Formats: sequence, C-alpha cells, structure tokens
Amino acid sequence: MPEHYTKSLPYELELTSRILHEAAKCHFAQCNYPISPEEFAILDCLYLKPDIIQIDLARMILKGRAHTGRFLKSLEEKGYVKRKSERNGSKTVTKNIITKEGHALYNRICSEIDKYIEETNSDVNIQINDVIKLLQEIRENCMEKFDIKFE
Amino acid sequence: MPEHYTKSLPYELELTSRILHEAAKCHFAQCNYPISPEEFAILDCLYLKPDIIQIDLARMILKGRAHTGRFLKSLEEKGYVKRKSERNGSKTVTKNIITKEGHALYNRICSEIDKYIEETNSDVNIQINDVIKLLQEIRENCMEKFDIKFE
DNA sequence: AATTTCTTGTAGATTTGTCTACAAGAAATT
DNA sequence: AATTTCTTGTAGACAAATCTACAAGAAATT
Repeated sequence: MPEHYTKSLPYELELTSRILHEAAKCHFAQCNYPISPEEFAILDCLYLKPDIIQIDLARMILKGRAHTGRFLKSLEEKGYVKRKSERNGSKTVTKNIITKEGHALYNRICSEIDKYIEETNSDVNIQINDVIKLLQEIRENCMEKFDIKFE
Repeated sequence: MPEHYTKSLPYELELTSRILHEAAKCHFAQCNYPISPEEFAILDCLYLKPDIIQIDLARMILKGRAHTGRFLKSLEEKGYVKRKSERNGSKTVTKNIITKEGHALYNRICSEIDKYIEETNSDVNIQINDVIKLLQEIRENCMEKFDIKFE
C-alpha cells in the first residue's frame, strides 16, 4: 500500500507520461518530421481503421470532437489527409483519406519509431504486454466509475 | 513488438494518464476539496521533504520553476502553506511551511485518497510495485537520452 | 570589495487544450 | 412532407501550461 499519493501508481503514471510526451516531441523534432506526435497518432488510427468517423476517432485518441477536427484540418492543410464526403451505398460518410504524401510520411516515421519505442524500454523484468493490458483495464475501469467523457 | 504507435507502451501510457488525470479531478470535485490534485501533490511532496527548495520541488513534480511558484502562491493565498525565509545557520532558506489548515486538509484528503487509488486498480495479475519501478526507470532513461528539462 | 551564481517572486506573452455553440448537410423517424 | 437525430466544420471564449524575462536578496567566488 502506498503511503503517499506522489508514490502511487496513478501519480507515477502521470509523471512518466509527461516525460514520454516530451521524449516523443524531442524525437519528432530531431527527425524533422513536419507533423506532431498527436497528428501522427491520428494517421496511425486512420491506418488501423480507415473508415472511422470523426467522432469515433475522437474517442480513440481521447480528445474532444472539435479538437480532433482541428487536427484533421491541420493534416489536410499540410496535404497528408484529404477529407471527402463519399456515398457508401445509401449512407454518406466523410472519409479521411491519407494522401500519397501522407503514406510516404507515415512510412518514413514508422521506419524510425520502433527505434524510439525501444529506446524508451527499461531493463525491468516485466512483460510489456501485461503492462499494456493493465493500462487498458485501468482506463476502462476509470472511465466507467467516474463517467469520463471528452466532449 | 507493436506494429502501431497507438498500440505501443508510450502511447498507451499517455491515454491512461489522461484518464487518471480526469479521474483525480473528478474525485477531488466530488469530495469538494478546495485544492486541485496538482496542489495536493505539492502538499504531499512537502510532507515527504519538508525542507525542499522550490527548484527541487519543481523537479520532483516535473513542472517548470515559475509554474511551481504559482502553485505555491495559490496554496499560500488559500492559507494552506506559509512561505518564510529562515536562517539555517549560515544559509538562508525559504521554507514552505504547511499551516494548521494545511495539515487538516492534507489528513482529510489522505483519509479518502486510498479509496480512490484502490478504485483505479484492475484485476490484471501483476505486481503494482514492479510497474512503478518500470515507470521510474522509463522516466530516468528518457530524461537522460532526450535531455529533458522543465525550465 | 566586486563579481558571479543561486534562489525566489512575479509579470506578461505564447501556446496548447478544452468547452460551448451554431450552422449545414444528410439520414432516420414520425 | 415535416421533424428529429447524427455528423461535421468552424469560431469564439475560456482555462491551463509553458516560456521568457527581470528584479532582488543572499551566498559563493574572485
């Protein structure tokens, strides 16, 4: 049992997250990528779910819907994403299509991101996949208990 | 090895941290505490290291020095901390002394914070202490590799 | 004694993130 | 056909975090 809040798992997570956020910004700046880690995360989500609608994308990255729209606008202005309303049978869906430049940039960043992720590893003898599962459970658990929404 | 950045440990950490941040704000609001989780973290640090100077406090909570000063000012204005320059032998040290009201509030929050921390736990069969050690190692590792400073 | 360094208080300025709101187009419902 | 709901684009207000800068007091160094 932790005696102090600042030594508890939630607070330790907060500190580590802040460092990793800075580290990612650092990596992106050093490599001269024209987008931020947040924008790359959106590109990655679009690769995972090409047909995702904006509101679900927002839930995926845990940001507000309007905020997410701003990221997409920025990506579109830079030419890496093209927003297009398309007919999908009887439905009209606004697709976020990754452009050729977007693909090239994504592949370029991916080829160097593994190195970054490995650099953030430590020697603690622990299964990373178990930790990720733990983090996901904590998220779902808290979102339900505290009724957390981002919009 | 994770195929996608958004499924990697650093990004999962970021998401979970954001949820826990909201959860903490929620808990503090529901309990009607007159201070924020950030301010409570400072109180907790002052309990851990009563004689800590401002610049080291800033390093402890991973915020900039000026930012930390603002938190202390807020805590002082609310009457939970008293800043006082004191002679300590040949040195003059600005001490951040917790007032009686500060002690009362700290104890009140502590008596309910364990419940909050337990609520954030999950059923994943994993040693929390190992995870905390992992997080601390990741932090130190990244701060060194990317030369991260907050000021 | 003079200079430099360290720590702190504090005031903008800037950036970033969040929240709210409204209009528009399309789909679903009545 | 009319109404309601869903999704999106976008703007403005607001709040939080960060950065920069400067002055002042004290300690350490020269």
